[in-house]
Amino acid sequence: MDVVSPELNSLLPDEIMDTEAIAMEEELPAEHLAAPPQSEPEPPQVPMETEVPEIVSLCPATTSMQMTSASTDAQCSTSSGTQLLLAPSGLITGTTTTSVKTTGPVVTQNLPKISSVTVPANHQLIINKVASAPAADGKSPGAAVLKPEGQKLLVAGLSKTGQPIMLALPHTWNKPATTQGTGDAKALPTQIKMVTTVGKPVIAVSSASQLMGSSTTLQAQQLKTLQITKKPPVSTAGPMITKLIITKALNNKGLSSPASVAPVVTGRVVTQSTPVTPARNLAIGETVSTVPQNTSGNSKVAISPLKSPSKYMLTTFNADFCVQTLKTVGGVGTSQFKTIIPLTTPPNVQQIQVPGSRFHYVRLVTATTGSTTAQSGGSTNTNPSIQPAKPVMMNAAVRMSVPIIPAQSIKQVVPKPLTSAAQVVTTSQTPQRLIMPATHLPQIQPNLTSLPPGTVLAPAHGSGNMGYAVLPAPYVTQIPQSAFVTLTSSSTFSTATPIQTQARLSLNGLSTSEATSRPRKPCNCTRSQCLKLYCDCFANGEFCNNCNCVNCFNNLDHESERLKAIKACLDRNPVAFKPKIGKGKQGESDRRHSKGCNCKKSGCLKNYCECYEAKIMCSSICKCMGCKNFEESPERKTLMHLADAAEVRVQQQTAAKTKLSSQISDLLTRTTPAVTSGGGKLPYTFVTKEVAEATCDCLLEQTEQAELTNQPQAVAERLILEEFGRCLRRIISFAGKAKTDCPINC
DNA sequence: GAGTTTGAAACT
DNA sequence: CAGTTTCAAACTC
Repeated sequence: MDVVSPELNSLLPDEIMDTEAIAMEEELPAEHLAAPPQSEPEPPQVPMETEVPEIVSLCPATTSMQMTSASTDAQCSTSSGTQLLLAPSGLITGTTTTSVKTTGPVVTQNLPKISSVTVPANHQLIINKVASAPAADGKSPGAAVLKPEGQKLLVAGLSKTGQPIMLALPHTWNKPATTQGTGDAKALPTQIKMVTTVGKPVIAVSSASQLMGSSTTLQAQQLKTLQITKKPPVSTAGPMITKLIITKALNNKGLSSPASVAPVVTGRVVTQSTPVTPARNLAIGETVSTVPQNTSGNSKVAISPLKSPSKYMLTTFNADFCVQTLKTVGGVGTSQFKTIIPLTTPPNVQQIQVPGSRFHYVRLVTATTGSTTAQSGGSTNTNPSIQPAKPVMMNAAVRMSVPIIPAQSIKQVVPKPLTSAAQVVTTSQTPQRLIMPATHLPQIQPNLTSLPPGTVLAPAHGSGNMGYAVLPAPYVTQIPQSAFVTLTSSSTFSTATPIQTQARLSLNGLSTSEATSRPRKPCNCTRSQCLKLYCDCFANGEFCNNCNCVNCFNNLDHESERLKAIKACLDRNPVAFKPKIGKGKQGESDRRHSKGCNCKKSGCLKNYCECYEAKIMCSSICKCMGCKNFEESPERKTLMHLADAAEVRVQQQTAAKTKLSSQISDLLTRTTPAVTSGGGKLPYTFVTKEVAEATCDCLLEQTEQAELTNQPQAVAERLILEEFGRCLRRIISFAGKAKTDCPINC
């Protein structure tokens, strides 16, 4: 039942990068990432990669027959029985949709195709759209329905537990701004939602004036629903709602309690109060749980509403750029989040950080010209102090996917539990990546997908539209506040202090101080100015912080140099900033070095070897000599055993220290009153060196006597212990006597 | 902590 | 692309 409806097909992003599948990423031409949707050709089909097969069906909005008819256009990979269905809401919810009929016939011919949908084991979901010439020209029926309006459907990916996260954009998302700004009746309230599953936060995006966060919980079957509600122009006869529901039946993997059944709750469909309102709001709904929780293993998406504890809203204004966020998870389940922010619209720029799922796409594709004001009308927003979110300018012309997050950066971004009232759009354990306007960053644009983790394309101060700064996520806070509008849940946040807000909350829930203070191995670069890949900080897309480097340029003060260095690195190696440890092919180890090592002397059993350092075995792509880093290597096994033993010892020592410290602390606590009240020395204070030596002498003497009398070992041990007991009693007795004789100052 | 070794990155 | 140099981390003493 692989069906792709024209509507849904046009909703789909042209490409969704799989950051862990390096090979596949490399196959995606960079220019497609930046090309405007309207003019660019359809992206080439990306080879399917199925590691955790799932079935994805994109179904037309009306009938099941349509789904069937379109099935040939969709190519879905499946192997694990997991299904992702894009189906009309009417099929699921019973809602009758008419938009398809009114906009044009739903046909399967000349429609954009979903070339492949891949949901590999790393929980990344890939949906590729095949180019369709007829659809591209916008003349075909199918294209006419969707393409002109630029409706987008973003498949953000899967959360750690496998829940797909979807973000859909309204048909009119990338409409010319003129219609928006002028209050064109065609402005359609559209609700876009990102939906996760059981207990997971759901991101809902809506263009309606009132936005509602939605949270979806799924049962053991884990239905995943993406619901897109579209309303036709009010001018037309009657409201017309088209709902697209993407349901996904997932295995229960990752669910500790399959029995727990939660109803699927989609975000409230909000109708636009004013048909002609120019405002276009993108709201990311309140999540069920805004705090990614590592302990539970459940990734969660927490998008906090800007100035509203219950809502997360983006208001699209003069669409001029596209914000797309993608979150992926590295080997350790981390990802990064990048944001591209236009320079010319500081007040209209918002940075989105999405925590939770394995990877996220938050793609705001719209091109509207009319300035609008955000309207947050959520029912939960009862705080009068809450102000509307700042507008976000989006441009459908930007079609980029930025792979996210190398595992290395995980260390800096760790989710921090947040209260439901303080929902923050953050990445879970991931740095940030950003997306910039496709046409405004020619130097870097082709390599967007290779930007270092945590890179943020931010407006360069004092420059025009062309200015962008590539910043590591942790340093977003360095950007002047005017450049950002941070999406936070705190109603107390004012738009005037976005940076502070981000400083407190953006780093996966960690405050800046927490994030920056997080232990990270400092570099010691002396000659590279930390602008070459020799520098681990630079290679990881991070600014140097608390490093020991000399003449460091890897900071915001030298952003221009840093940008040049990044570009130089990318010129040399387009994937220079991608994680070196990626997923291997099927049948191979889950993790392997993307390039392989080249060791000659270390036998690949020292940390010189990148494979060994990453705790993975060398693979066939390695060019090492005398490699001993393979499965059956006795040397490797020995090393592993030694390492394990050492680790055990360390753990034991740590535990012993902890226990001892606890005991000492407890003892002091219990004995302190005696000291303070009695003023005398505690018994153990009498165990001086002399006393200890005397005790040892006594024990040795006892040992010698036992040996002389040929006592069995057990008896000897008992005698020694008894002697030790006598010694202790004498010490205690003496201590007590001393306290009695000299209760004060003894 | 200083010096050496190592292999990736950078350069030619 | 191969060889060489540079670089910083890993390692040794």
